[in-house]
Amino acid sequence: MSEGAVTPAPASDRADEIRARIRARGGAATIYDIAELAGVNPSTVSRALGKPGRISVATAERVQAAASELDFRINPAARALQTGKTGMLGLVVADITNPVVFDVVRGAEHEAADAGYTLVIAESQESGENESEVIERLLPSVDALVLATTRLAPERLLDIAGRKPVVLINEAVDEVPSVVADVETGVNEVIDHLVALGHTSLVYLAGPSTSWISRRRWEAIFAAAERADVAIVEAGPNVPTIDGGRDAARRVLALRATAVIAYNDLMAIGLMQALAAEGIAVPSQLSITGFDDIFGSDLIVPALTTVRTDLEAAGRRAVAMTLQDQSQPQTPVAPLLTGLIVRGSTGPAPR
Amino acid sequence: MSEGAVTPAPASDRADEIRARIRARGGAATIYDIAELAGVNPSTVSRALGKPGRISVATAERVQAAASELDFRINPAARALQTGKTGMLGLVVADITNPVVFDVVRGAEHEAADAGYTLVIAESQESGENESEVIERLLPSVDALVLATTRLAPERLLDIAGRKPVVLINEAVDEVPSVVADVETGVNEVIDHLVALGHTSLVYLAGPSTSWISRRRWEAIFAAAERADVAIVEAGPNVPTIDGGRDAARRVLALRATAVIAYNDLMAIGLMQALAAEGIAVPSQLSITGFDDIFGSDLIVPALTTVRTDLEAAGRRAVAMTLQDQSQPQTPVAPLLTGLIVRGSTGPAPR
DNA sequence: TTGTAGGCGTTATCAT
DNA sequence: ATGATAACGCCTACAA
Repeated sequence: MSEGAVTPAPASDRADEIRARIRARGGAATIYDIAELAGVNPSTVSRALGKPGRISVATAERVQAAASELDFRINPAARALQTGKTGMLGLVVADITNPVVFDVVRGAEHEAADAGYTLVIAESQESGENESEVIERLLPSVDALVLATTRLAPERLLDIAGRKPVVLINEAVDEVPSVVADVETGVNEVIDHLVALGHTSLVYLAGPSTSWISRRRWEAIFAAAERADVAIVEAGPNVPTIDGGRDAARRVLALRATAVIAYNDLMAIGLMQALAAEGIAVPSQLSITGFDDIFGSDLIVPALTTVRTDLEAAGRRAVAMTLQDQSQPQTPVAPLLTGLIVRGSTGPAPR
Repeated sequence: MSEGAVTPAPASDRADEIRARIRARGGAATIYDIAELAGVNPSTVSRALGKPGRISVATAERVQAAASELDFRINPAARALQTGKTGMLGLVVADITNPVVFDVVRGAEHEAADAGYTLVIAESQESGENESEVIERLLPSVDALVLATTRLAPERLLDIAGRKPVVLINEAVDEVPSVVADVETGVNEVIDHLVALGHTSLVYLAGPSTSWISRRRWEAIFAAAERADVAIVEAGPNVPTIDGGRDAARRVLALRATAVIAYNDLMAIGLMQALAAEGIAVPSQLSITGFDDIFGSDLIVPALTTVRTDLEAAGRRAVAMTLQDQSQPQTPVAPLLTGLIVRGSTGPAPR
């Protein structure tokens, strides 16, 4: 038991000793611990772990062994301090519980994870001031920023973009890279769809006046309607929520149109609810369409005809752009496609 | 213009000079820059910014002025390296696009922001292995962790909890703090509601077998049904999604019950869709209820009767617990209330 | 109250 | 291929 016992192998002996020391100081293993266990210099450990090629296979293996022996995890703060890279990406959205951003968040998270980055999500609560603060708080700890639904003024945006790479989603500001869906395709499809159903008088239920994408949709709708030779009018601005759609019902009805293209599905849903309450039948008396194809659009009755955008792809792409070497020429990518999904909320125009 | 021009005030002159130097080295202002501009030692700057009381008012003000003059933001990495505190909190969820987690995320984000922390969100994609990896990656960069829908084994959980503070949501493991909704109240209300409608044969459409909260709900339902003297049977396990609910329809119908309590709203919705496809009327032929009251539950027709949990409060509370001094005695808090929301999917039992 | 002097864990730049 | 050493920006004894 005592004298006669064989001494444990020196290697694991040493490991135990080091482990004890680590525990004693109440921290995690560092490259110094590994260096000691592997019998090399800390800088060699750093290289072995960081740059595969630049070290002899033998030492690399010894280091790897020691590292896993001691359950080593690199200290991100120490690395960040030295390199300036935090390995984190920021995503700022106006409202986390807005179904529209779900898919953006998912796409962004996946792309970030795939690239070995961690995603930090912050909510601006639809307020520009808040958004500014949030961004200031986030900026020092992220390598880049994706703004999904910014309410910031262009100057402010440019200022931020000057400090860290910034990518916008569905928003365009000169000089700031952005991921924007190809509005035209989907819009043309809606208009064609409605015209084919015999509608000759349309309403665009606009979003917030500060929303770049709402204007963009309006322009595309206007052009398509003009081309199709049907009446078109913009009603708004409106709050882009279910309540916003509900509140607009009376104004919409007063326009005596036969079809409404809402800025987004949330508003379309609100509008449909208000219409139902007023006893207006959809689609027999009024056809309704939305944008986004959010969760819930196919749950409502009648199910909503809508222009779908691949928001998950938007999130992925925004993150990918963010990681692109800024000095490299941007590889031009195909625009995000949009397409019409025809469901029950559109039908023949009443006569 | 040249000779006659008044020299700018020395102070701002100095500031410009320092600003130029900062720009030249392509970084942000440091406490050294501030120290220089304010004419004090860097350590004094650190104190002035960090601990209000321990510095003379005059110097504190000079430092503050210099800091905002140079637009100083503290370098989180440098601070973290020294203090071991990163100022970040991790939230791990199984599926970001699951409506159930939205409110948790929002609550957590708000509480974190209020406490001056930044929330990092990671997705485990419903896989325990994945979750483990994600957590390992996250752990070194966060001060604490909230696991919203963990699939991890208790031992693993305990291991993680030993390294950083961990709080669980709707999941209980010995020794690991958690936020759990008070299932009983809501469950008793559903059962009472169904019994009052004349139902005598109920089905619980269970969630995943690994879900602690699904078992918890089942136990409460069983007890309440027993007390009310109505038949109750568990059907499952099932995948807790719309598709999972859809797939269970045939099995549910075969049970010839008159009311189904689904593990969550997603499954209830899927079930309702499948029933509609089969021509089964809800609630006249079959009453359906869910849990969670997610977005969409009041959109579907008939709108879903469901047991609502304040998930946002759960998120807030979990984060708050996370930040609590671990050495302090935990202040016991009132359990999260749940309550029944009666909508159209439940009605009198068919006779 | 303020200055001095390390040190946190890593990477980068020299040497060797 | 590897070792020594100096930063990175902040915090914190300790001294003054």
